[in-house]
Amino acid sequence: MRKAQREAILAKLEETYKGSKTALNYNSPFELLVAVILSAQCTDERVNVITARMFPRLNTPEKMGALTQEEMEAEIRDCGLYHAKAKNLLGMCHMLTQRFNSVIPNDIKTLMELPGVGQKTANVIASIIYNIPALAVDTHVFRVSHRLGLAQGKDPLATEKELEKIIPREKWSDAHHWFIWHGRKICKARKPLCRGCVVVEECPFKEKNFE
DNA sequence: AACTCGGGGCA
DNA sequence: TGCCCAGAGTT
Repeated sequence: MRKAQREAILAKLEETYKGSKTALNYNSPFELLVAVILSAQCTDERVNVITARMFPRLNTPEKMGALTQEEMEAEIRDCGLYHAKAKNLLGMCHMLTQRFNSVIPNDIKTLMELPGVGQKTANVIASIIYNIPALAVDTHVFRVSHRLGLAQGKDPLATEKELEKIIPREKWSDAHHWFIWHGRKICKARKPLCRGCVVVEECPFKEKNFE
């Protein structure tokens, strides 16, 4: 694929995302960390409902870490996977207070030592909070970038490296939002809405899905 | 590499 | 109703 065509696709995805309002709500690094963990297998709208109810009371590792497992589960019950998420959140709060003086670690390797924080979450946190260049490749980023012919790598890590070559470094932390938004709303796994897609002209995948 | 967790969203 | 999902931990 030619460079000009790649840039055209990326510019359109960026422009489209800027018009949307689907980001997680948070007021601190800790709140973002909690919100991203809750967002696994759950919509951002649902996470925002939970956090809006919870953060006014529980916005620090100390306060949240004082909850029992049962209380923590009650707070987040309607986001799915709540048993494991509650356990991980409490473990994370305890580790933050005991080992990190309640400061969110500022490198990816250390972030991943926190319970419930894997590669994707660590990349998101590091890039948003600390502006550390990292492009989190989740299922949406992977699917969309491959369909558009922007990447061919077999696994998320290979795809991350490919995308980092064709996207300006200062945009890495934003770029995963472009793909995620596009992947959720338009380029869906099952039935992509090619009719409403801004890059359908450039797309090699392009399904006949025009109603 | 495959399996599991789990309520919500959507057809 | 049934199928899938902004993932991580375990085996």
